[in-house]
Amino acid sequence: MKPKIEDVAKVAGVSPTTVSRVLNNRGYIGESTRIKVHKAMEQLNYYPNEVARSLFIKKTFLIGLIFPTTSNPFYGQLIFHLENIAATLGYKVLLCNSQGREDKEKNYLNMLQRNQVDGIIAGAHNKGIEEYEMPNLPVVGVDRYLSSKIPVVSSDNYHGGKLATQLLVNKGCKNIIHINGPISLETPANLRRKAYEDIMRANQLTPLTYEIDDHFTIIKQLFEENPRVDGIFASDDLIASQVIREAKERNIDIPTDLKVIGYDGTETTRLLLPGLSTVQQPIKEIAEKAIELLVKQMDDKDDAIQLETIIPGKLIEGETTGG
Amino acid sequence: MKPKIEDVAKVAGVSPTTVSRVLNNRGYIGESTRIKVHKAMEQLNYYPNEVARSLFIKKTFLIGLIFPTTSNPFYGQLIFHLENIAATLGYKVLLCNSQGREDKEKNYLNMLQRNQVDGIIAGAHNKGIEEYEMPNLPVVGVDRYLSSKIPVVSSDNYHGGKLATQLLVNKGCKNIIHINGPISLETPANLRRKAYEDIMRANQLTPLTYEIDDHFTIIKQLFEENPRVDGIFASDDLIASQVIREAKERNIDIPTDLKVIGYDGTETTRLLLPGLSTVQQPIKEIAEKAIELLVKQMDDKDDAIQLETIIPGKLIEGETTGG
DNA sequence: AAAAACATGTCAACCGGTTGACATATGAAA
DNA sequence: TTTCATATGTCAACCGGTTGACATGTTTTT
Repeated sequence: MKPKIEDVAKVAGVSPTTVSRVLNNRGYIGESTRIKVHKAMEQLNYYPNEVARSLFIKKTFLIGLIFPTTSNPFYGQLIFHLENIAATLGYKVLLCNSQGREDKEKNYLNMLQRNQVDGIIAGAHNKGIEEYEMPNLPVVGVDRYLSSKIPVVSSDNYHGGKLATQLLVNKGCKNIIHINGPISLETPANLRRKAYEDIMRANQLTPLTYEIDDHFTIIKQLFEENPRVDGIFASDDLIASQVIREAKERNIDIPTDLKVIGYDGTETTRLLLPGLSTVQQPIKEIAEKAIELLVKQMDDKDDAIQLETIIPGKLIEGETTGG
Repeated sequence: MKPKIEDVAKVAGVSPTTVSRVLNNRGYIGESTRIKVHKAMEQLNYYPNEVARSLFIKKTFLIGLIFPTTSNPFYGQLIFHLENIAATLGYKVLLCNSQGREDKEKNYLNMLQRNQVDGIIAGAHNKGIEEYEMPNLPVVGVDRYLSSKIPVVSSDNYHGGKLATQLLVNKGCKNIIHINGPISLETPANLRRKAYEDIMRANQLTPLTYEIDDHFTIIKQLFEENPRVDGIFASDDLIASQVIREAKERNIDIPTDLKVIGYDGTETTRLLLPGLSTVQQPIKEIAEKAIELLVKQMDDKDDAIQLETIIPGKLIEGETTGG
């Protein structure tokens, strides 16, 4: 059996209370006893049972993360940072891959509450999950509006969309098409589209948006339907990459005949497609802010918190827009 | 305050024991009471406290995952599958990004034990962490030898290395160079190199291996030192991508003058670099096997378990080796 | 010499659920 | 009619650590 405080006490020749005092640095403890206790813990290979501790102090130092999938480089990188920052603050992270499925998301939400997490950071959201409105449980959304009361952190999507579209316009593109993720989501990322449309109109150009499907077949369709397209602003780098692929197959030269810009600029895409123009999201900063907002909610419950935090991204010009 | 069993009991007009019985489906419960109890739980928004439950049943249904970083597409995808499969079995996942740092890894190991995880799956390992030898705590390694007693799951790295090297040989390459990850790690992935060397020698060719550094500067050096290189087998796709980039900069045509093959074949690399030849790892199968082995250890403690599981990968021929 | 600070111990309640023992009551089967 | 399966209640111990109250020393300070 795993040793408990009582066993440590016996070996150290002190009382359980004293061991607990050493563990928590409370009250008076003599240096020699402290050493005795630590020796006993080492000898027994004792690890304090955090489950018992959590039960009593009513705090688990657990944060639930709900995102579509770590497989996606953007979420993978975001989650990496979230976990990292959480760890420096003494928090642990329960990972949930919702895969964009509402049923999974609800189950995870339920599970996290049963496991008494201290807070939740979510970037997965299927419209109309009112379950996020949980009294007494701090929640922060990342790039997703979860409810009117839940703070959201996101990059400056409007500005990013503007940067991307404007770049294509500046490069002389006339038939610029935007490819969106599923627009059913209530996400600030929709502002990228809004910006695209605004910039287009401001330049007397006609906006045209395609919504991506699971298997990127929409891209073929786009080329069929718009043979004169000369600029594509994809709402993420993976889509941009598929555009490039399709263009290659059609012998459309990038950037001469077609200019492409993506969105996200994750480490992975930077490594794998260094030539891709993109709008890089401030992933680390988003993570920092999200944790900060969550911890703030946990600490001073009813303090007013910023409902929307927007962090600027960065335009990266690559070969796909003509260098 | 959060409602507890007692509160539910009061609202439902039954005893706490009855509520617990409903919750756990134990003993005799009448249909009408079951309904009453469920209604009360719903009304109160009651979530059973898993922390209290875990304490008593001495099982948390938590699995610790220690990997370098979710930011890397391989680990991101692996972790996605691990979490997914774990979830279907009722297990939750505590995520740890060790970043290849020994100190972090040790801290995580410590943390996971304090949090009473039921098992650990680790793919991060700095040589000489004997801490993995934990009595009574099931551990499974993924692509890393953790200790002589801990089961490892990996793809068939020797076979993969052979496939990759043989392909380059078959395509007529004479000066084939291998680029490795840090070889200090005790990983089955080293077998890729072994296979490379064996195949080279079997074809009367001289093997030459470079070890990658953090910033890929070694790749420039490789080209400087070996102007006649005509084939490169990179031990992962990210490295392969850097090779391609460097080749482009030097106006070396791929695949005419240089053929390149990577390793991993993650979803992300398949999307971003569809043309890259690679050896695709059976990531999902690795995850499945790892969980299976872990759960087996948890269930029948002292049952003998397979110490090494090797799952075959798949060669994907792309344009970078000449189609 | 008295007061204050230091050091440790004993004891019990508590966190929220689980479980076994035991009691009681009802309706159905033998 | 007796027995048994069903249905629910009461009670208390337990999981492992925390904490406050209180007691009893020993040192330091004043």
